[in-house]
Amino acid sequence: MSEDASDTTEGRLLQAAVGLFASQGFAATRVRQVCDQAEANVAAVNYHFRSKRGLYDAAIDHARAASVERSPWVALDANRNFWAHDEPEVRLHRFVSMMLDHALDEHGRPSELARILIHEMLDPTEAFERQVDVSIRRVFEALADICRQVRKAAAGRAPRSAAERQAIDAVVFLIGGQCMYPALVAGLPDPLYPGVSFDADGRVALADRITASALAQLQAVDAAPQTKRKTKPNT
Amino acid sequence: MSEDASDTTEGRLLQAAVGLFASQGFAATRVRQVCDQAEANVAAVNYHFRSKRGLYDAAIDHARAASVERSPWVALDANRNFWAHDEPEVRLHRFVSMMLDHALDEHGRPSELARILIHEMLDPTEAFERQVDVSIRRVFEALADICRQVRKAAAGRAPRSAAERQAIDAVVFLIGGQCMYPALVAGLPDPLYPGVSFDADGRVALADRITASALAQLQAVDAAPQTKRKTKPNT
DNA sequence: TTGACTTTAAAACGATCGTATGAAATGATT
DNA sequence: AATCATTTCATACGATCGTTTTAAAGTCAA
Repeated sequence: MSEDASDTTEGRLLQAAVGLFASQGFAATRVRQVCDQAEANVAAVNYHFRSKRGLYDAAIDHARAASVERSPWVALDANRNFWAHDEPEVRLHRFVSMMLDHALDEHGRPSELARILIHEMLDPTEAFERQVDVSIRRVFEALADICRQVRKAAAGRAPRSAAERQAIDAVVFLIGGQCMYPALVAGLPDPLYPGVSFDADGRVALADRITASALAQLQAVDAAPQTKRKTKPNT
Repeated sequence: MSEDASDTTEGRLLQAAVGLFASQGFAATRVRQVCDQAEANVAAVNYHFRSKRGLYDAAIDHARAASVERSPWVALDANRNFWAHDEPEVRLHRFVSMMLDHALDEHGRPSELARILIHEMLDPTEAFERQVDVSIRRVFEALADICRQVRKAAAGRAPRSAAERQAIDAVVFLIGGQCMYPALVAGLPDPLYPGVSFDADGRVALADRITASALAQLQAVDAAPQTKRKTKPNT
């Protein structure tokens, strides 16, 4: 029925573990619960993964591999020139679509990887520094890179002021929030935003809006140095 | 040292419970852990709050009361005409600031209420429908109301098309994501966005940007019915 | 000081936690 | 058929879970 080796005990354990860790986090998930859902014996976890923590690490790797398989990060590191022929705005739009693809699964519900990630952000375990933190930062550095390229293409020169860096960070924050937020609200029992859908079609419209907002904010950097109030007027 | 009745056992239990439930969620938090942190006996929880779940409910109420005390929701229901003299754009900006005040605490770190809320969204307990869900929806309905007022003031008439409702929902989603996202990333050990700060000053700049993006998106509804691609081109 | 009531303390309850053990079942290779 | 490594199973270990019990300590009016 599934894509993974779900006919083996190890595969079924991984599949059940990913789902349970995603909803409940590491500490609240019980080993026996995973084994019941995987129709495996209680000792199977320690046999195949050494310990509960070993299962957790394997589950994170499994979830990330599945996520990357669905939507490969073609823009990271080595193959950064993969789409170098496109203009920066198009690159940004594709990158936003990728982030949404990693935050949501194929049914428009929060992806298991994103939910594990949120649990780790709320209450970091040992897996945070080792597996989670670095992968997050690689994504956001690549995103900031694209934003800088948009800026460089829009303005004449590559700027280096502190205000410029802050502006880039603000746009990255805008995009990151808009792409991570669906991983929270798309799982609610009844939708919080009936007009916003997270399936394949709605995701395209969402990526359009996010990209448009980001581009507008990137262009507004030098257009109006301070929009309304820059900092507090007094003390 | 603190504001609450932290000299009583009940107050210290509540204070410790709010913090621990916020980081670890209900299931992963141990009663003995709360009692240790509150310097109370293990039986104190069941004496003062009947059970662990009773402590959880009381902790949610306590966190919400503290949050409302810091930043009252002057825009909900009854006193909706509290700031009716202001133009809708200003009302929107103030509401966004309020949402940020409830997502972050006075030190610019994720508020305990918001973190409990995120835990409930990832893995709802019995407290979700009873305490969490309704309060979320009241906030977002008030926000949608303000957005509709902005639309009505910008365009000539109050519109009722389905596309209009979707556009309002999209803006509410934009604002909600930008206001909730800080509750996730402001707690990271080292900042993900060095150029974005969540203290009192940075929060004003953040509210400015969020409001500006929302207003731009609200004005773009009738300006360009479809921006780039409305839905998928084929099949 | 007495007596009634509220709050804290120590200890232990059964249940469940993650993990370990050793034997049975399974499968591939002689 | 016999051997051996791999996998699954029932079972149980010590620790810890939420909760209860029972008694001691504190509080305050009469």
